[in-house]
Amino acid sequence: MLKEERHAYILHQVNLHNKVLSSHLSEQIQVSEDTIRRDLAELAQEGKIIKVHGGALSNSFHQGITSQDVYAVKDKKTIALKAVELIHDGMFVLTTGGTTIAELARVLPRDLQATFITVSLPAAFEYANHPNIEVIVIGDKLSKGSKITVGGEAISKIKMIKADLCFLGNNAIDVEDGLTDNDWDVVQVKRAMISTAKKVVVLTISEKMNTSEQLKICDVDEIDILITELPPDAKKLQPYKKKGIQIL
Amino acid sequence: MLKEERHAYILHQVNLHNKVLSSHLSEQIQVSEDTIRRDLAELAQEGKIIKVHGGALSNSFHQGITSQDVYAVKDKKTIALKAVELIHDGMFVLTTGGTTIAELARVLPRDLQATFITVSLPAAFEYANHPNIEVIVIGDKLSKGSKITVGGEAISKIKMIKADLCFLGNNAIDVEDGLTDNDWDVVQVKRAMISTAKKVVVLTISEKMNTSEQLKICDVDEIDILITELPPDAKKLQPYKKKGIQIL
DNA sequence: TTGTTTTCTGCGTTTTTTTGCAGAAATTGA
DNA sequence: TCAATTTCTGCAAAAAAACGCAGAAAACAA
Repeated sequence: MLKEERHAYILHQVNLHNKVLSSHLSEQIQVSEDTIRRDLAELAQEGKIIKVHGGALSNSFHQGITSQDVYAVKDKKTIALKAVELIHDGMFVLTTGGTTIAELARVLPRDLQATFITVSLPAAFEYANHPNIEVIVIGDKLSKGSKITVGGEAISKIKMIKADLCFLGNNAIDVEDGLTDNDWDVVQVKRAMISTAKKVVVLTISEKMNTSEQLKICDVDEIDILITELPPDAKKLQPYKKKGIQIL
Repeated sequence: MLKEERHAYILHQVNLHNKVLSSHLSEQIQVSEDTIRRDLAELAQEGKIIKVHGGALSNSFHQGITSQDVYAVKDKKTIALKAVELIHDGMFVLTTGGTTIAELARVLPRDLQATFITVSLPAAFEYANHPNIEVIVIGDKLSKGSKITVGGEAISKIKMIKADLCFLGNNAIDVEDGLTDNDWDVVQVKRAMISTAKKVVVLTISEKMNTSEQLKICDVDEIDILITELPPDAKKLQPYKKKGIQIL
């Protein structure tokens, strides 16, 4: 097989599978690994692939890591914009922390007048940038990892609040396993929030759907509204709709 | 699985769940924990994640509030180092916010075990970096400008605490006018702190001495200890010494 | 076609990278 | 404090890459 042919073949394989192994290619094309390495080196030189120890990766791979973040931000903004619709003047809103919630804080209309209650310090910071909303911080012992206040005092304070809405930025959700998380303190707080809010809204990027963590927060049927970046009729969301959850 | 693939996978997991465990990843990717640790170390080196004992955290969350270009850092560090001497194991310490206090948080000995109580969110963040101290956040309505919680709830909570020490990072101090400030909410909080603490310690750079603001917090004779970057026998400090204040 | 030159390919050897392991050191949580 | 985990360190084996070289193949010119 000619060099150019090999190059074409390799490029095709890389774009198809996002990854090739030198050893594998050597076997497929029946040339020495040395030759394959030289081919990969050339293609990498031309910027058509990314050479790594053991083989090569598609370009989209490495770019994807950085732009992935951007994608996620875009998705989170989409989610935040949907969530904002639920908030009206005068409401009391309970929220957790997390990046999705941070995005929500940023897209709040400037003329919105509402009260946001949170145990998350980062979230409080975000809300503090808004001119008109009132921010209530629930105090107690500070959990260092998650930067939220935790403890009996915090829990009982949360339960004293009759919130109109409760926004949960979540870690993992699954139709069977329900809402789950990996931090004990966070779980306690979320449980308290769910128990006291009139409406429980879960914000999640679709990627986190159908995944589970170790600690259970609640079953899916305790959720009132589910917001993802997907359109409400997306296939992935139907199992949740069947459970009676409103999808936005 | 290639190293770069693992890195991409790990990064993805971290950004997705804000937290990963070495043991968990090792199981998922089917490589030894050693390899995972090396991967995490590399990613941390590149600044893509934050490595912690047992796994790694997303850095998107933790970056932020700290170390802006602070005015007179050197002086503030000098002050902080003097202040640290006053804190001993088991103490309950009330603190306000401000950059001097932030500096104090950074120079706390790693083995110090004490409880820090604050209404300042930025201060709470700083204290949260310390492994052994307990941080109690006093909750209430968040004052947006100063990022401290204010209100009757906060005041009464402060008064319920019998603190050993109270550190006041201050705006203005004058022998005649006493301790003054320009933020109504801050004044309320500081008054409460002074009234409940066994010892009141004022931290100030000498530049702020002999200046006054509109709102009075207390007279100088309510202050127990004054700490500045100057040596205790500095001329500027003598009027305060005469009032019976201990100078460090 | 033939001879010369250039490029390509495979092989053996050396070097580098990667990975797992064992034991010591450290961190953590009770 | 102690016990359990987790991490670090040096090390060794395996895999992959780099390097030089020689023969094969291709390109080119006469």
